[in-house]
Amino acid sequence: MSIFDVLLHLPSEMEAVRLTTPAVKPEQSADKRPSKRDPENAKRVLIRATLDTIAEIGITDTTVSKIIERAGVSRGMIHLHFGGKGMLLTAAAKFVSEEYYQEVDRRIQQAAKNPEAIIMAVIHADLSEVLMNTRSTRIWHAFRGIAGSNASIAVYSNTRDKRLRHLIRAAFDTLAKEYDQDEHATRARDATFGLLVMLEGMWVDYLSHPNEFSREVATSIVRRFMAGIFPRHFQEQPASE
Amino acid sequence: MSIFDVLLHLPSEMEAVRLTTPAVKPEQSADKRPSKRDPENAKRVLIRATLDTIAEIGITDTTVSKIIERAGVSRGMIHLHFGGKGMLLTAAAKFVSEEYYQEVDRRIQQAAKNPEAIIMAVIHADLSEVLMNTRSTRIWHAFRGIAGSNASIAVYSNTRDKRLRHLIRAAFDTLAKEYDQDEHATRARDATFGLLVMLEGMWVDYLSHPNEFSREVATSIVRRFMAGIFPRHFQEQPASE
DNA sequence: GGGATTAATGGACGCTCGTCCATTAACTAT
DNA sequence: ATAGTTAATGGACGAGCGTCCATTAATCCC
Repeated sequence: MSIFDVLLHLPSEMEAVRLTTPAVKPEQSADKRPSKRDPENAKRVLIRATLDTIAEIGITDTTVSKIIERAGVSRGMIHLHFGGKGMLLTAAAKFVSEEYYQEVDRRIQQAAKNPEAIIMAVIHADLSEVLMNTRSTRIWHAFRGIAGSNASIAVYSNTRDKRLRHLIRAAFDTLAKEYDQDEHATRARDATFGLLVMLEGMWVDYLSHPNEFSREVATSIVRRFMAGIFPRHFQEQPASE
Repeated sequence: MSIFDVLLHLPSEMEAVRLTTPAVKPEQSADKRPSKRDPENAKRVLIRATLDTIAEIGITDTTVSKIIERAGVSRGMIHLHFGGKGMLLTAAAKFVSEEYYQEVDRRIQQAAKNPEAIIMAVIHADLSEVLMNTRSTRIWHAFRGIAGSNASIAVYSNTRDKRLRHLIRAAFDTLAKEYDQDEHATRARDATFGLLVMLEGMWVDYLSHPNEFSREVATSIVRRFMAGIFPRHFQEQPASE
């Protein structure tokens, strides 16, 4: 990325591709534990190594050996702390699921109770670098893929969907009341389904072409879709930022 | 599915889940070959067995042993005809890619040259049972997943996207000329991106909840999105059908 | 400080992976 | 018929898989 790109404020999709996490220190914060034995930290390290490995080489090639090598722990740790590879994967799926709607919740709370602001908060969260990046799109894609033959992972992949759906639906329901009563239910339902599907599609698109993806364009298209259903809301932002 | 469902003509999303293909006879059609040695047929059988296995147990558990067992051929066949497991997977990815836009092309040709009809043909094709079903959504999802670390498979996953994009873009460009000239490019670009993303999202949604998915609702939402961008086209269909 | 408890190690285990090739079977051409 | 060619077989191979546990190390409690 040249200095010109910075000055011109280009789409700037040349974010460095991070597949690994920056390696946080043990930091047992509250109660001091500068110990060599720290089961909680060991679990975190293993989950992170698992996710990094999936993002980097794909779930098919993610083996116990690769995980422990990256985590820098011994072979027995997975069996000791999780009971086996399968349960480690499940724990990792749970982790990313919680991580996801933790960030969404955080953004929503800043949106007060205004339904339109809530919807936009969800969209901005979902399309943000924090949630939608090479690492996490690959991880989510992988987990969704094995969810079909792994019930315990399906739980976490579905939980995210369901929570998001209810959240959005509630906001659209409130909004729909300000419009034609006849179409009330249909309007809210269509908006919910359409928005969710669009966001899901955005993730797939990002996964396939991360360098060509523009968060600004994505946001404006989603907004345009919603403006079609709720003409008195979600109008295009002025050109500035 | 009860007799009432038939009579009432319900959404009928209770299609039997077919993960395997119905096993077509060798049928060397043109030139008679009722032979025990038939390399072309052997390849087809192996590709089909590969895809069926991926759809049924996931790509992670798709091994050479599982494939040859399903195909009913001997261990050496994969190496003999494809050179290895990796190249068999690539051939399978190519196969589904061609199968996809073969069906899309077929539908488009019935749409004459009317751009609106072309768009609707693509949508109907993409959302049809022929293309969007449990088997193929799982297969596409799997291939997209490994495309990140397998360049030769990425080719076929990207080819579909690119072809579809150009097809849709051309139709929308034509349509956009009938509207405000200033917004011409933006309108066509937004419609293209939005439609593609929606269709991709629909596949993910179908993959995750095949039994709750309604093709009718999906179609109407996509139409609604497009009507928002092209107000003089894509208006809601009358309630019939 | 010493015994009990719990975390962590790392190698051995049986098993399955994908590859490869000597062998056999089927078909073709002479 | 026979020799030559090509398709198909199936077992052997080494590598790598995930699991498990006897052993060692760290920490806690009295």
